[in-house]
Amino acid sequence: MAPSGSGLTSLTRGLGGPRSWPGARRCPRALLNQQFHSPGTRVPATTGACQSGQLDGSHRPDHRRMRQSRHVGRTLREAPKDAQTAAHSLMLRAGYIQQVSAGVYSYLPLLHRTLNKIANIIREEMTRAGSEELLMPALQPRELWEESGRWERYTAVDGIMFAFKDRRGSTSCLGPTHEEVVTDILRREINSYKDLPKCVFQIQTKFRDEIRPRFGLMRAREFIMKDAYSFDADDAGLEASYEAMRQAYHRICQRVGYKYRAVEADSGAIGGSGSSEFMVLADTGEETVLFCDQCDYAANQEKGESGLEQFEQDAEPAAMEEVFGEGLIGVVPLARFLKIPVWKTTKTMIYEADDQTVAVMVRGDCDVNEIKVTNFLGCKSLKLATPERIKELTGAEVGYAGPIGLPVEVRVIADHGVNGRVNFECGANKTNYHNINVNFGRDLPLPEFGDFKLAKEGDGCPHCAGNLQAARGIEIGHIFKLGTKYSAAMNCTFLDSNGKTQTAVMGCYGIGVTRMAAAWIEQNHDDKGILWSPQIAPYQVHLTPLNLEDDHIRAEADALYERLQKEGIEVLYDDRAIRAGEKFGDADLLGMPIRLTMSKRTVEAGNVEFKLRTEPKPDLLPVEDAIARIKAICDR
RNA sequence: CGGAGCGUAGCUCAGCCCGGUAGAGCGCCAGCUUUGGGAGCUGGAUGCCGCAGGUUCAAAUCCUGUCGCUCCGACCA
Repeated sequence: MAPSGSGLTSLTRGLGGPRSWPGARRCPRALLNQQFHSPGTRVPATTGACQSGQLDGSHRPDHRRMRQSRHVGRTLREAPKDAQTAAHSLMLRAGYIQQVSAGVYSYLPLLHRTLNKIANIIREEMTRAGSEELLMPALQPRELWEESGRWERYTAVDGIMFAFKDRRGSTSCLGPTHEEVVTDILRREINSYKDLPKCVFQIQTKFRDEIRPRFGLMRAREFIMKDAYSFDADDAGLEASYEAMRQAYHRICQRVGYKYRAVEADSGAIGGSGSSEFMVLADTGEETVLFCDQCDYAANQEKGESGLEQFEQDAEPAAMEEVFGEGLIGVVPLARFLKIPVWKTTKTMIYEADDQTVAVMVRGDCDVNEIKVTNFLGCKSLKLATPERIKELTGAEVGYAGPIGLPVEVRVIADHGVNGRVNFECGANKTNYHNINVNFGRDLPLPEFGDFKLAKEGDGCPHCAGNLQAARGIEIGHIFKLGTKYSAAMNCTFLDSNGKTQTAVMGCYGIGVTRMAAAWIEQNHDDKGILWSPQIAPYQVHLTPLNLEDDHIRAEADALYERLQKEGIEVLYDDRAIRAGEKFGDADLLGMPIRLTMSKRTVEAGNVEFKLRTEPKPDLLPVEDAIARIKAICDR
């Protein structure tokens, strides 16, 4: 359940302000999301020490403070050139991360605090939802993965898993996920239906040998995630467990404060019967989210369904005709040349699916959704045929493939959208030629129909009369109904009330801790730096006194520093004797939600300057008032 | 996996074509001045020019190999 990649990557670059989502105001689900806050979900003002590389929740009062003169994580005025996105660049500039190798980062102290806070929110919500924390090994034996049948796929086929031999010659891997280990644990634990349900989670470092690590923590080879696994006696139990986790994920997203959406998703390599992704909305997101402008429907584009505009058809079939049109590749020029609407054209894409060749037809105004095709065929790999192979199969250059006259071994499947048309166009399998006035039944047999098109913005909603809108999203969480895929393969069974052996029904629930931090920054920054929310900021208050060469002011600042800690407020104290510009520049970059400034001016007036990171201007307040405001903000 | 680019000071980069004792800005150190949004002046430190071979009187520069990092990638039919 690592937030997995898709091929849909198109990034807008550069720094930008926080983005709002155009559809949010009108979307009932967005309102629901916002209203989901419940009382009693206060974030503890604590962070934990790190043990064995994991984020734990131990509470250390002395972790409420830091003098910046002693802090590790210097800021950089210029961004290292490798940074491609705002979050990556800002994390490097702010001294939150350092790259160790491709896709591998050290989490420096300030980020470590944020990761702990995110982990604690997750921990609390998992516990609230009835899940129990444990910790499984990152180092796992090959045998378990062979038992589930995933070894080959994860190593040789996809190569996503780090695997190696130890000194005795046995093969191990670094876990990208933990279905195997957890199923092994639970199959020793469960004997009876009375032992169910069970749900466990862990917060742990995971490893994926990404083809292309990118964007800092967004797509790293080593990262921290929370994964949970539920075991139930039957499908109804799974539904309940899944629903509890879904609610917990909503609470996590709301407590952190994201603008986000939960969407229907493809289950991908993990398998299973249903899944939802939690998407943080940001223009630089790698995923495309489709959502209805009238109802609650929302889906990842990978999974999304849609209706197409229907047009009036010709009354009578006309005679099929082969038309010469030189170099007409692309449906728009083709339609213009043939003087037909684009919806009458047909794209026929030739794929190699494992060892069979498949032609996929979609209406000319649509594209193929390769994930839908892969799922339909049940194949492991799906690749567009090479130009040479297309020539061999169709006898034509790329661009003129059509369903008529293909070799018999080519399996033809077609999106529903190509059906129901009278007198449509398709390629003639002859360079520079297209067939027009083609009709199913008469000119060619009916192909296998299915949903194979890529849903897109502007298409009709599959559930109501609304239209789909699109937004970019960062997948931070993905929850799955696994069913019995792993429990059956690994013999995780129990006796039901009739004494009959049954297989446990599983769900798995992942959320990326390090990615959540990156996604937050991607969604919440300006041209000066990060804008943390009080819930996950490394410190709630950044104390930035000026004129520290003045002993009186230093004493006042030290006193305020102590006072804030006594009040239970986390404070980063910039006790460095640097100039105002540098001090404020660093404060903006680091992004603590509240800045407190003392100087000659404020001390003489008995005030302190209180500034929210999100507001341009500060307020001058008596210290007591400032403390009250801080508490009000942080306790909210 | 395929293609391309880049490894020179802590950071950003110039120098490489056309071989001849290593450069700039920022940062760092010292002193003076300055002191509410990255200040000024003066002086100073800092480099296995990724690594290994080769060519040459001489290599950051040319050649070969290697390691690392980054970017791009199936004419959407």
